[in-house]
Amino acid sequence: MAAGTVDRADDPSGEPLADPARRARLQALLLAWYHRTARDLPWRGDADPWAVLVSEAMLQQTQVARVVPIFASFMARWPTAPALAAAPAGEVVAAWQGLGYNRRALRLHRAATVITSEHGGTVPEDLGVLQRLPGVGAYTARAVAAFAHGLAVAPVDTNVARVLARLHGRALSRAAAQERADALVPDRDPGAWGQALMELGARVCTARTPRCDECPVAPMCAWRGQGPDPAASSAHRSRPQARFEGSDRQVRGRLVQALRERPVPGPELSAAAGEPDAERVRRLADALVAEGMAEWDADALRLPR
DNA sequence: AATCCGGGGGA
DNA sequence: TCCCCAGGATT
Repeated sequence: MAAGTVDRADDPSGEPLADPARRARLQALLLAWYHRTARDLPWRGDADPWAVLVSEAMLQQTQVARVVPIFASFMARWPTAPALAAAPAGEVVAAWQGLGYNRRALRLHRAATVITSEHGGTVPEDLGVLQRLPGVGAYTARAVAAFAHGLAVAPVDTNVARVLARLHGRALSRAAAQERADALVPDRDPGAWGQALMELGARVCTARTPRCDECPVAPMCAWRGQGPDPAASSAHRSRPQARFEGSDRQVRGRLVQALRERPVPGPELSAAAGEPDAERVRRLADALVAEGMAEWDADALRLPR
């Protein structure tokens, strides 16, 4: 080592993991912890690309515990993209019950249609092609590429962004987080690495009450729970939402839930949605129709065929 | 950059 | 109650 070379461990530039040796140590520590303690989730391991895509669509803004049982029944019913593409969109929306964000069901159905008609029924490997699928953004495209196809890319979700900000001890923009994540991807089993980072964020390096005393990579962490949380001012953090009680989202949700059970005649929509303002219900019903979430059948609203 | 989109669980 | 959740699309 040349005289005067800075010790990257104390590099004030904010790149504490730029040193290859430190990077390798971080990878070794985290992967060892992951292989020792990982939850056995149905889409991990040798899951096929379609299963990975389905799981990632379901996991968008939705906790693992809620996805697991629905994922199982969904995959049993539609084991391939062509199988899902052949189903009526309304049945997919019905099967989405319990997950929320029902538009994801429509988008997944549309993605299955594209995969079937344009990609021979096989989930694409190319990042750009993946990201062009409905409902597939920067995160999901990389998740599928890494987890299903073994590509050396780094999916950055809310967990990974938080972990990286804390490891580096500084707030990270969206682009900066992706850059740091890319720089850390190991050549061997990049999928496991991505899973390990998310697992750490989900179980140890949590948003609210991080368990730094149990963290396998605490020795490599610039933050360690001391002082202001660098993740708090980073991109990817959850945004405050409008109040749900009384919102359009709530009424929409009730409307779609009612349609899962049966078509609802127009005059009964208000009662079915538990919303006395009939004009409001009509507006929301029309919006559902406009985006393909429902259809008018004579005088009744129903899920699309 | 802000909003919209669901709904449930944890602190 | 408030906050968070393996985000993406639209405006």
